[in-house]
Amino acid sequence: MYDLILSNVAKYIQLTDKETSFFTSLLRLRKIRKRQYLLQAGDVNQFENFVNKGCLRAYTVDAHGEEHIAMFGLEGWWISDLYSFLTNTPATQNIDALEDSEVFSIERSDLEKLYEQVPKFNRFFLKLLQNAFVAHQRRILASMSQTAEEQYYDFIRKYPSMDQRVPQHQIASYLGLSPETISRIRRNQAQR
Amino acid sequence: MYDLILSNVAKYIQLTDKETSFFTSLLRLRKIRKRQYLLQAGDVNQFENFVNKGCLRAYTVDAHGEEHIAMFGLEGWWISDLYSFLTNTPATQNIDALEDSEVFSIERSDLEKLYEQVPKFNRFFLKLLQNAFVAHQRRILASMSQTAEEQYYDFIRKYPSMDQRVPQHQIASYLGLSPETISRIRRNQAQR
DNA sequence: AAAGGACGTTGACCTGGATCAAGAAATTTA
DNA sequence: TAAATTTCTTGATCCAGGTCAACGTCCTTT
Repeated sequence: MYDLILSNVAKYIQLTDKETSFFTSLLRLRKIRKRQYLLQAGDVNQFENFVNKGCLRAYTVDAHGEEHIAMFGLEGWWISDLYSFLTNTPATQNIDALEDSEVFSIERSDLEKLYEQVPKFNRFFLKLLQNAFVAHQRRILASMSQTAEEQYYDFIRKYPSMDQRVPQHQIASYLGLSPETISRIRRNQAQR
Repeated sequence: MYDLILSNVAKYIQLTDKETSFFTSLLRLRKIRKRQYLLQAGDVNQFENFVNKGCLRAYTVDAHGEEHIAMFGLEGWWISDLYSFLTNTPATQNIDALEDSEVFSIERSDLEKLYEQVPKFNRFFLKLLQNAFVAHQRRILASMSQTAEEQYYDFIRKYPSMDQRVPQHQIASYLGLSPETISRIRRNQAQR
């Protein structure tokens, strides 16, 4: 049951058996049906969530009612509205499931206990965040220097499975492109 | 001399006198003249740098020779090519000074010593990174949902001093806009 | 199996911001 | 203070990708 999350943790820190069972005791398994919200904008994000199964997305809705995907969460990834979580303020992002999914959630106060009792978890979340930070910086630079086509192919090269699993217009929304543009990119590629 | 950096650290963690002096013993002050490189793409980024004075920028050069600014570093900010620093691989970013500047640098191996001897520094750098991550996520969502004009005014509202200190085309490069566009935005505002 | 949503495609058209080019103004350097 | 360089402005033109609208197909749900 805890295989995936424990191997995720083990990438960066080693836990004793006791630490492991303390950690898992803080986890709450939640099943999220397709289209169901894990978090709604306006609510405070109380959890760090590890995707154990399925696929979710975190997105904002802009002034014109358009959705923009901040991040996807596939199994093995962590997903939350970090700002809301850290500052205990209402979330600006929504998180919902693109497939029937399972997440392990840790509550804020429990995470603080974890940091206290097993300080190496500071290092673990630091590592996670370093990766996420670098990925986001690349995403910014990519959007400034690449065409729509380059961005799309880089995306499916980087996350080949996403292409099968999520509707094309969700990928468009992640990349900041219109669904029609993705469709035309694929048409052009096909005819080569 | 260490006022600014110590108050930066004190935002998130409390240090004893001993810890403080250990920390400062790891810092190396470097003076960087305007236009001088702190890091060149291709070299490995060996330092975390705290800007004590002045202003720097981290930028990439894309396939067409265009520069794109990943981040600015004003006094009180940390700046580095984090991916290069963490993985000990050649940097993709250049960092240079937009004004005569001073930075405190910590070498990678010294930072690891610091983490070991004063573990709360894990928490400190975690906090820094959390802020940076949130800022970057917002920057991505802003670039997807806002017009050039909105992005520009949000930028100068957020960093009013930058507008005075750095050439307009550097701000354009940060926002992913052309210098001409910024110029026209300002002209339109002026005539109102 | 029918009906109603999602989802993807295509064409026609539009537009925000890029690009190009030239010059003016400001700043730096000699 | 003159020359060189960098920065900013302006106009003309272009184009990548957005928008709008219509339709086809697939997938759910009943």
